[in-house]
Amino acid sequence: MDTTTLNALSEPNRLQIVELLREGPLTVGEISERLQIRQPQVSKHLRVLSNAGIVRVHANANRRIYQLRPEPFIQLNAWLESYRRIWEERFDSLDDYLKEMQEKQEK
Amino acid sequence: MDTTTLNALSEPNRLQIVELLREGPLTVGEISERLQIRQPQVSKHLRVLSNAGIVRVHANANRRIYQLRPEPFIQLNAWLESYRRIWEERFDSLDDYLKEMQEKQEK
DNA sequence: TTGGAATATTCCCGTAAAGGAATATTGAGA
DNA sequence: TCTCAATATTCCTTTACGGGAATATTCCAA
Repeated sequence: MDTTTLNALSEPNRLQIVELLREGPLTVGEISERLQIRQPQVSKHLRVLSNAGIVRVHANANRRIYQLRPEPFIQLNAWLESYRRIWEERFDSLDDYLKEMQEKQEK
Repeated sequence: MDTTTLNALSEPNRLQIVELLREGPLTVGEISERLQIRQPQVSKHLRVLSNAGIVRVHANANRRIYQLRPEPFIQLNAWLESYRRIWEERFDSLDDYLKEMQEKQEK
């Protein structure tokens, strides 16, 4: 797992943008209006999201239409899979660890 | 989705720590040694992870044993679920958007 | 009860990054 | 071609944060 995706999503305004785009593609102006964020900031955040591959642009005349790319989410999901055992496991692995430590100490 | 989990995970060293703890609980010293990060930095990162609820501590004499908490991962997974349609949908919603815009213009 | 091991905390410094304001760029239509 | 609307970029300032080094804290064992 590389950190660029997580980093891009960790900024509150950018996360808001992503959550908004979840509903469908939008122009910069629409995002700016809906989220009450000044246009330049929106553009900047979209650039970060774009560089991280989270978003793609489609030029339509004057407007730039932004939409989510599926890849990073698929990737994130795959990464999360490797943690699934952590919350599916019944037993508390801490007990095991403590026993291990005790054994080492007895040697 | 709140941003503290993502923020905590977005730092490379912290992500490494989390990935290491995926295999099981560890003490500060073990983490420090395995990842070749100085102990104070490890403690600092663990504090951030702890504040974010990603990690829990268990005091054992001198040592502090850290282990992952499942909640944030479950939460993250639930959040990702809401994006699942994005990559499962066959049709490109961009086309829809462009048609909408065209219709608006014709009014 | 004192010393040492394990861990946490503090202070300082440098850098990255976000917001504000102004400005540049691009495209369509009159 | 000129202008306006939409968007991107730049410059500046401020703040947050990570690393290094030193120090404080806590606990066990001798």
